[in-house]
Amino acid sequence: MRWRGVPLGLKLQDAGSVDAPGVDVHVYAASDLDAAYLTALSDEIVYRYNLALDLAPFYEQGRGDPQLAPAIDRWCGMRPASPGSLYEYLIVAIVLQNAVIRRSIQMMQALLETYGTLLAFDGQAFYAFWTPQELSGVTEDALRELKVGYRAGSILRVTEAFAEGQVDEFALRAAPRELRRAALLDLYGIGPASVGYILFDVFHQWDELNHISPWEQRIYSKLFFDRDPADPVPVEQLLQVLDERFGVWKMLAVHYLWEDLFWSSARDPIPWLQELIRR
DNA sequence: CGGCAGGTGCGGA
DNA sequence: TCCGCACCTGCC
Repeated sequence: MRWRGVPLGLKLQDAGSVDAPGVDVHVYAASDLDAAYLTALSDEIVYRYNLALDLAPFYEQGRGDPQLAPAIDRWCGMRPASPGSLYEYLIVAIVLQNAVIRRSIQMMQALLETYGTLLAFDGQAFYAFWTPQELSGVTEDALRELKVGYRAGSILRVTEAFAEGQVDEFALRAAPRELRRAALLDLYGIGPASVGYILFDVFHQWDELNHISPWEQRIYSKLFFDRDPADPVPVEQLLQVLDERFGVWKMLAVHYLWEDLFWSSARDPIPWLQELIRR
């Protein structure tokens, strides 16, 4: 993780129980970090991993739903986490667009190997992201050599916006929802699908579900209506039903059910799901 | 080897 | 506001 420009190695360890949860964080850095820095870092980790999120009201409502209740039991305590910064998530979102997972990973690997910082700590080695300043000024052709294709333009324009200080992640956290949405949509290469993921994952809007892409439509049609993925339920109908059923928690509810389904299939493959997930 | 993928911007209706 | 289309690249 980078925090305030400093590349850090983090090691998070379980240090509690379900009833009395706790996390130990070991911080590795090239130079000494003062107390104020560590306090701010701790606050940021709590934010990014949603460690202070009170799930009780969600569970209270969700236990009344016959499909959601068993998922809540299996995943009690689970909260979404987005370990990276807004800028880092935007880069990942761009790399995910119009590509299968395997190719997204390949593009991300090439970008990190070229522009990231390899950090070795605790017997491990991971890449930290580059800063917007470090990548601004790189030519589009140089990025295209990494086989990111037309995404090079989006990566550069988003990078320039951050390098020039046009986007303030912390100001956006405090901004009104519609202003936040508009600021994200203003970024070149960032459209409704990416914004939906970002408002949920990065800005923790648990009711953010306004866009369902075709691949999600097929999965939700089967998951919620047991409908043949080849003949999916219209997006408008899906949005309406999920809103009525899960209200202000609707995207968190979908997240719980999606994780439950995905990991169930990881242990014991679910044929229809395997077919719908491209690798 | 054509078609399409965990989208988006753009031009035209 | 909506719709069709092009777009890098890799893989089925």
